[in-house]
Amino acid sequence: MSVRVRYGPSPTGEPHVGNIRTALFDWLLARRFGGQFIVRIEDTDQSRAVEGTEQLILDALTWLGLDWDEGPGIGGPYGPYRQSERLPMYVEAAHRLVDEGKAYRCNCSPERLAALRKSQQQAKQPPGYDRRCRELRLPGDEPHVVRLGMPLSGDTIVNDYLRGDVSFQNSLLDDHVLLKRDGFPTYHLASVVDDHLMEITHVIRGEEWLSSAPRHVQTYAALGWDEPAWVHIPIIRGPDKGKLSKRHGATSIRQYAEEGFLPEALLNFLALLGWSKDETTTIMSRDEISQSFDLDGLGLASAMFDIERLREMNARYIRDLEPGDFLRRGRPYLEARIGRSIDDDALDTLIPIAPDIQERVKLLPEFADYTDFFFSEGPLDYANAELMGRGYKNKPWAALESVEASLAALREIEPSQWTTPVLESTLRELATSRGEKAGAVFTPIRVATTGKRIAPPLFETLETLGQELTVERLNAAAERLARPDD
RNA sequence: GGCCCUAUCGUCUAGAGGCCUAGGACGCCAGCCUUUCAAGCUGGUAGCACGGGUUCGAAUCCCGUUGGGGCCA
Repeated sequence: MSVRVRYGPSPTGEPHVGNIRTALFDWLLARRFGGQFIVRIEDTDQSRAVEGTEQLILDALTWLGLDWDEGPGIGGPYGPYRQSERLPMYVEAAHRLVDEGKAYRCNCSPERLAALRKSQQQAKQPPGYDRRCRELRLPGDEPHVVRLGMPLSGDTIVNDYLRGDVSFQNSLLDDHVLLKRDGFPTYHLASVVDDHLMEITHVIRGEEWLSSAPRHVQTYAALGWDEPAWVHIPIIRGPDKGKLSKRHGATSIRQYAEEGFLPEALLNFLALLGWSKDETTTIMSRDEISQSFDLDGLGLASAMFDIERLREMNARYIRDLEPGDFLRRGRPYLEARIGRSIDDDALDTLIPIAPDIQERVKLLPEFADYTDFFFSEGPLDYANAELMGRGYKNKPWAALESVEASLAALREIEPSQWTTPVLESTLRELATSRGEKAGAVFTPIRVATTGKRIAPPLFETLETLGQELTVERLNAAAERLARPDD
């Protein structure tokens, strides 16, 4: 039997990392065993639906490279893939159960239910519907909900793929609603009907569903259908150990994209939250993961979302990028910084220095910090104190002398010799002959040419910048140092 | 509160009775390298929650306790 797994997001908000990690495991299982990954939009709760979020969810999947075989946009043989378009199937299932006496109509008012709950609370009784309508056989012409008639005694066994048999006492489970007053199904009914009709083989979902799993098992039994394999994966926790949620800050996939995380890094990180390949491997491409993924490698304890680890992994992925690829991913941030667009040719002048920048960038937006000075026009913005650095601290005259000496030496370099090795030997010899530390001489040059103390390696930077701009900026720096009032 | 799940370094984890004096990664600390910042290299820090069993032998199996989490309100 081939594997068929589904991801069933509700379009009620931004796609959440915990949620998308479930989608990832679905996708991985499907890819590993040559099965199908299905996306099914679970939009039966009209009141919670948020316009446009379905697209955000699909965008998040696409961004991470999780392609689906059946679902929105592409259809498939088991459609439709939006629950709001499958209403008749749920109604039919519910009616069949009513006809067979396995479910019943209930017209208890919300007020009565609320009062019931209150009295149960006061009496310290377990809350739940008291089955008042169970034997009433109410006709279908009055407003009503449909409830499943759960067994009154015994246990329901949920055979969880990871945990084995988990048993629940039936006496503690009430008759849950299958079909709501408005004719829409609850999650309990819709997911069961759809999973059956779509021939889903493995239901992978968060552990928070484990406690309602016996209801689903009973619903399958009532309908006379075979159960899928239940795979309840541990939830992801936030820094305070609780279930990861919005209040922990960034949980939306889109937010991570905007902050400059690479999709391949986030995917790698997420896969390792609850799963591991072996004793030592931590960096794996999407293909490597999908080729070795296995449900048996899943852990049972919930994992904390450690943003520091993600950052580190992101930095690692950035370093390993092809230079041209790196530049293109960083380009939007640079363009935003300098306020104009940069074409491919201009961008590619940075290819030689790109690896030096990759080593320093942890998050894509930082790309702008290491490159803006290559493209900025007009004077750079820095203080004279920075120009002097530690070597010439409070000694503008000494800094000026040094800059002028550097300027003279750099001017003499033949344009064809304007290369990193020549620049390095020239400036090092200059420092030696002046009897100064290399760092003292280099700092003013760095600040003068880049406008900052923290920049890519100096000689590579100068080579990329070119002789003309370098000389121009050093001249500007010399002028500033000569001004006594600053 | 009831039910359910779970428990190895601060974090993510390897470990399916002897290979464990518990391995890796991130973090942290120290050193090296060094033109800033990084990266890199070397070394170090730190853990089987506790108590009972089972067994010749337990991180690994069983029971309990405690801790953490989820669900229902």
